Amino acid sequence: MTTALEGLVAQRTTTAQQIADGLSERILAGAFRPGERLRESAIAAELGIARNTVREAVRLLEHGGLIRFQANRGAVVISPTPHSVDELYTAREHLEAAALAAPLGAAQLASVEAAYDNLVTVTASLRRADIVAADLLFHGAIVATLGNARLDAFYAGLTRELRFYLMALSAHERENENPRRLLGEHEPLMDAIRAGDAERAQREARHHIASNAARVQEILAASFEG
Amino acid sequence: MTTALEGLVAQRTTTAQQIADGLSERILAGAFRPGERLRESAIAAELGIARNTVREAVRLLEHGGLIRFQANRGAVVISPTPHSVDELYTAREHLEAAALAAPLGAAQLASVEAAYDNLVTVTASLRRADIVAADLLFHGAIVATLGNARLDAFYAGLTRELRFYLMALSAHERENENPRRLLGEHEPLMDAIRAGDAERAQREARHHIASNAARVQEILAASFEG
DNA sequence: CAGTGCGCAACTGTAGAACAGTTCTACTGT
DNA sequence: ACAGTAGAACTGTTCTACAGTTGCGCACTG
Repeated sequence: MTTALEGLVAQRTTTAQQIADGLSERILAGAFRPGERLRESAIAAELGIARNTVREAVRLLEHGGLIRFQANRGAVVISPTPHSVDELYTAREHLEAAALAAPLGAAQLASVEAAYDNLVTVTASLRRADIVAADLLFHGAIVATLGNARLDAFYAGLTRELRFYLMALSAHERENENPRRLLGEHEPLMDAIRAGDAERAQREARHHIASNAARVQEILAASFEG
Repeated sequence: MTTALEGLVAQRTTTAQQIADGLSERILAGAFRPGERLRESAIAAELGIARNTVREAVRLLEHGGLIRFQANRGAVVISPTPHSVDELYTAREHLEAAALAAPLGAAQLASVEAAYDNLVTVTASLRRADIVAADLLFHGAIVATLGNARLDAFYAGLTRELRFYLMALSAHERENENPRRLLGEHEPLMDAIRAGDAERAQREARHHIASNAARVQEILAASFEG
């Protein structure tokens, strides 16, 4: 049992995969707007690679959920609709409630607590992108207590999509998001989790998520006017 | 509101997608064994299409979960491991328990009941593939009561994968599966659901799924000897 | 004979060019 | 305002080519 080779791995990643990852980052960073098309030839030319490879990369991306394909129109960046936002949030609600169905064990509590601490810290930074990420990470930590990689991956997909929507919509947000308010929303939930009160934790989680959903729906509706 | 055009849609599907669907079917039908490689050139030649297109089709397939990619080895049909089977079943457990967290409404109950009836009918057919499908469909109906398309899609992915494993392992199964036993396992669950006893339904579901998982693990373990 | 190195065949990963069919856009005539 | 249309811009798909990897058998070696 040699641990001497620990962590040693060959490069082992195809160009298409690298392009896919890169594009994913750009999209999340806002380089592409919702509904925008990803033109293969343009990307291929700009990156100096074959169109075939770009095509493959984009297929990989599709799997990540940030884009979808339309026949003869190629890859299109997803855009939020009332319905899709609703589904995202209710799916989250169910998963998190499932994770909170029973009081957390010590190790689980510790990891959730760590994510919460991180959220508290980051909130002070006032950088919206970071705060959103930390927020979603905290919720991800709750789901992770289920200890199931497939559920984690699924949930991660939901939050990635949601994160994109939130960033895209942030331009339309009127009032300046109050960090104190964000924490105020998470505190009761964290309290209930700490207290080992499963029922209350579930209620808090559901309420927190639902009220967030409502707020996002409002912003979304508003973004079609201004 | 003209209903005269109801159901009329143009072909609107790319060849890659068709190939992907076709391959998916073949895999589920057992035309490819777990661990088998999907060789692009062979498929392309056999179907009279370009290798690029096959490649794209296979990328689409990957998304469906029945195959995964290994660098420089291309597409490989997934194969069950104790760990992957465990994750599949516990993920199912969490989702179904979530769906049964509250008593079902009338409409929801009706659809679950319909799926149960179908299962009862199909069981009489003694055709293993059909029974497995109906079984998983019944459980899918339970999850569907959550009314969330994303959760449904995720759950469908789990069951598709599971269905493939079950069919692949069925060759190794010694005892002849007793249909009566299968129904005997679902009955208490259906009873609890009908009774509107959420807690009991959750317990039954968890127990049913867990005991199934254990049985599959045994078969899996046994399949490495014989 | 276990083990190493070599070579060959079979594939995958990527490139590049080409073309038919579709969508988009701007222009046309009415 | 509006149907029609021509052309540009792309996508979907095919074909050809080639470098890099993997799998495998075979000879070679200590």
